[in-house]
Amino acid sequence: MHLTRIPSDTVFQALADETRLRIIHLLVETGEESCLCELVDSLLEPSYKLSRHLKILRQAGLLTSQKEGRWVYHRMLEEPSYITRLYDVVRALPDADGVYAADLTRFHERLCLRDGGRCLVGIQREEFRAEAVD
Amino acid sequence: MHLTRIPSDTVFQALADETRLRIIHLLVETGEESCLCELVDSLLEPSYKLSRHLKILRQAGLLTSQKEGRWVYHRMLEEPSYITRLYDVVRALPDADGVYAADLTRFHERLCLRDGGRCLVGIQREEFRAEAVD
DNA sequence: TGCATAGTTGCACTATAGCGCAACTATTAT
DNA sequence: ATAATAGTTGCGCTATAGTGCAACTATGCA
Repeated sequence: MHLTRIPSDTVFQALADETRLRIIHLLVETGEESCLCELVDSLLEPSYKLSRHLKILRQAGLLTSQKEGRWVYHRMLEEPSYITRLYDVVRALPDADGVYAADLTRFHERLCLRDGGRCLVGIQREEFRAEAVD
Repeated sequence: MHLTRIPSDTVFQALADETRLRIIHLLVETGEESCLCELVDSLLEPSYKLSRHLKILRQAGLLTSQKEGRWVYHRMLEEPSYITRLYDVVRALPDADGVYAADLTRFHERLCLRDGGRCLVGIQREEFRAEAVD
């Protein structure tokens, strides 16, 4: 699948960030794929930030991204086997602050806006919308 | 056991380094405990470097260290459950360069020098011994 | 054709991680 | 006591990671 060999510590490096863990937790827990704007509305983080974190996850061989018109859908990969074991760890993580739970709640709400399983709207949260030029 | 709450990303941060992965791989694969000098002779890395990495693993809640005379024995912890799942990942990691295998070979050789299951000698490799002051 | 918008990325800044050196503590043996 | 040695750590250095801002590309719609 990927031609470049990925060092083992790179994989863990990819998980060694709270925002990336939130992304992974969300996608692993739901088994869903998600476009960037849905993630923005779920994690309440700006798109440029999430976009960069998604790139890191992709380069670490954890995530695949597919463009579909204006939207890009991201989903976790299921191979090789140490990756799926990694997801077992992620699912077993404590959620002391309830951050993961809150992300999930917002994500599920956001999924209701889909039409035919596809995201047809952009970022809903005002504070993360690109402000129109007057 | 540990009173301080450890953030999830700290745990992965602890694995996000090649040297620390080598330490963990060695201890997880063998189920052994090891003192610093044995690790130096197995990983061929200077003691100050390994000592610092061991501290990071300890602070991440992955490792426990017990002093016994002049020696300090380190072993991986088995709780909480996401930790043991993490070890499943470590065991499933590819060893493309054979680094883990080479570490294991040297470790097993080094274990032969133990007496009554305890390490009674210091660093064997010349290049990592503290040079005597003439 | 032109505008709105989903998403990406260059840049500058700051914070932190890992390193080697050398000095340090603690324990044992002579 | 004193020397040797197992192990730890402060310091200074360098490299890199994460961030916000703003500019950028690309796609679809009026």
